Amino acid sequence: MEKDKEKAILQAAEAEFMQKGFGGAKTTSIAAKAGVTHAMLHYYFRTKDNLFSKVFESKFTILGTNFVTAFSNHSLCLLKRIEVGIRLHFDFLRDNPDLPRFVINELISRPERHDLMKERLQSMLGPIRYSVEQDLKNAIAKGEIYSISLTNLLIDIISLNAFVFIALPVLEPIAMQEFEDMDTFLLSRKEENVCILMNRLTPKTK
Amino acid sequence: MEKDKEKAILQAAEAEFMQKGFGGAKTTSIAAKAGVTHAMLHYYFRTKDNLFSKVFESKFTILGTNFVTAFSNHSLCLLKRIEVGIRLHFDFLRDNPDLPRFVINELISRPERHDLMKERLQSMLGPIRYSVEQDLKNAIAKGEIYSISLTNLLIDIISLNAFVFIALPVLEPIAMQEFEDMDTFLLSRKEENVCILMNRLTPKTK
DNA sequence: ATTATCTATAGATCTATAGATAATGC
DNA sequence: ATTATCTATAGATCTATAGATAATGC
Repeated sequence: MEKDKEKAILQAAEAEFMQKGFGGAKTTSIAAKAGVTHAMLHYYFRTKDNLFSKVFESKFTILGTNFVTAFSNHSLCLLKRIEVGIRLHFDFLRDNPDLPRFVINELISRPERHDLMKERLQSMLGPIRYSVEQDLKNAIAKGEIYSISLTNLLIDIISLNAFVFIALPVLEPIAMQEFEDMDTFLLSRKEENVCILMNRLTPKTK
Repeated sequence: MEKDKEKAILQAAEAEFMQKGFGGAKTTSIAAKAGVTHAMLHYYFRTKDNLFSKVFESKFTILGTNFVTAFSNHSLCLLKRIEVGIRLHFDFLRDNPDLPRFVINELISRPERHDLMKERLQSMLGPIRYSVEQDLKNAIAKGEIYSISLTNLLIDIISLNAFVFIALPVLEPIAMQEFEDMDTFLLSRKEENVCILMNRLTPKTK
């Protein structure tokens, strides 16, 4: 009758896998959370691994495509594009705070997926990589941007934006000594990340 | 006869827990890796949880104290102390690349430990926090350092230094498009982290 | 006497499937 | 006829302990 049991299972699986990872998640618990018999889960998805794959691929793609689109506002100059991109990316992570930890952890604990994800990543980053690389080189040549490699620029951004959310529970006691609540802390982090990168990229001899 | 079976178990547990986390690690597999009967593990440590605690507390302390000492070279001015600290901290993480991921993940997946770790963290950071905070305020007042809160400064450093190692397998395909091997890539990251923070802290109007 | 070690197994948990029954679409 | 759903259970795995035996320190 209800074809949306499949969807219920998938949503429950999403929550359970994101929270506990592949190993920590239990199909029994997912079924219970979805309000269906345990056997139903296997009827629709055959194996735990299969169900996990569905969830993981989806999350991986969401994370990747959001990153690419955040920095794809081509009406702006590179520096401004980076500034806007950092803010968009940060806001996205604020709304999906355990996405990066989930993707990184599961990718690491399941090396058999490495090659597949490497391909996916290439096909997401590849198309924009060349054009951004050109823009970056031009801006550096013109003296608008201080010398930096594209790889290091990307990792600077991802490190600063993602780490806060990966380690949020650990950082909380440190942050709460200085900030009133999480919201103001995160707002401050966003501005800090913009600030630190703009200072990195804007040459002092200006 | 051999009292060092206890040590063998602990070392095997360390490797297994670091690699797979609490849930993924199996006491049977730890015992096998240590070359002892499975029953021996319980004889010495009673429970898996107990064994895990020993490993975790040790790792958490190592990570924390190294961070504090890296930035405690009091013969230097604050700016130079930060520069040296970033390098020391980065090198330490290079030698212990899965320490931060382990600590963060296990801390998050075991909330019952939160309060205890919060205390530990306070007692490690507490003593130096006040004096650094004063140094920072003074340097800012003198115009030697551009305005920044201590919390944001700490998180900038930790984000940039730790994230690379947390996500190393994921970053590899991105990095290898531009760098010859991991060693040169990591060397470049260390310099980038020093560079980006020095630029953040050194005012332009100088 | 106490401490260390081994074998064997209880008890819990979890994935997956078999096999029966109910619902649905032609 | 095919698809969806349920109950029951097989089979694998894992933690923990019981109980017997060997080694060690007085």
